[in-house]
Amino acid sequence: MANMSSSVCMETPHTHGHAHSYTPTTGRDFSLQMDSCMNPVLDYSAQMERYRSFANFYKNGTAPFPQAAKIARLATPIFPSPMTPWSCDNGMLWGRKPPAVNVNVNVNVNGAHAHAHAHRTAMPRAEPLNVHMPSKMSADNFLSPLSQVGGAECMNRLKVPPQSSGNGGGGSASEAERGGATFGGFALPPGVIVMTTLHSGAGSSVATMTDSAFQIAADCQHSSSASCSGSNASTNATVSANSSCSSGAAKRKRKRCGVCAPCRRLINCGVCSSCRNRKTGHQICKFRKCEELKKKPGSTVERASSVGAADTFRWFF
DNA sequence: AGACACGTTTGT
DNA sequence: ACAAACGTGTCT
Repeated sequence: MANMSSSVCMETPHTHGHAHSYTPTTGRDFSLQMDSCMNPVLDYSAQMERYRSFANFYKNGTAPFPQAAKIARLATPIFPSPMTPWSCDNGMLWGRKPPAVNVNVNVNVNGAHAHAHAHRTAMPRAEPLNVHMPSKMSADNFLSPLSQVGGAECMNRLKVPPQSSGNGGGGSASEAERGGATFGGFALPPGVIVMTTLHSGAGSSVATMTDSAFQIAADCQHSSSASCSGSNASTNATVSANSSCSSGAAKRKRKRCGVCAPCRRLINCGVCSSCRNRKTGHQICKFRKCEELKKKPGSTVERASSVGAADTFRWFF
């Protein structure tokens, strides 16, 4: 798989006359990825400054990472897998580089290399960028439309209504431009791997982690935004207006979380029992069944005790 | 426990 | 009105 990834983008000698020696080590090779694949994203260095402070803040925290168990639990493949791996273009990063590498970025963006990728400078900040992960994270999924829409869609879905975001009312104007997508009042820092690999197979915990990350982010939003005041919880179907608000409307239908891997699938498999019995079964495709809805309505403990924003970010650094 | 069928809710 | 899909009861 690593070969696959790199062949597409990473190791391909640049048309402008040099070849990067790519070594498949996450983080270290990031500058190369950035340089070769996604070069300038809007005023990258400025963004990096902003997010580096984020990173430092959370990196210096001492609390243990709270979601490791959840990651492990969720890291099970949906498709057992005679699926052929997708090319790596279903991985998206909002790229964050290690500090040492940022220098390179700046040089590349502003310096000699800038011209080579000038056509990409207008890329929207939140646009999915095809950065090829050295690890095995290809999706063993047979659907890929999300490689185009998934990330953005998830981001949009997770946006908090203007009035409830911490930005001060109406501040939703151009969050993407200012620093990428937002997760309920806090900006999504670069370095967050927003994969739309619908689902990756065993060993690609990154994808699963992302799912959880989204979930956690949603949790954070949920807990930070007006608690179940009604409008917030219901306007956007994403953060399921369930459980925590369920005191009164316990019988209400729950909604798909919209961020788990099954939810991010767009197409029915057509072969599962639910698909085959659609007429009588009235059930969503098994591979699209929301992970949250699979649980018993009252069993979402981790939801109730949502982690704080700080811990959430600790995921990503 | 999973598959299935059906009633019901929800969104368009 | 209609389609999608959640909730639940029943069956295996």
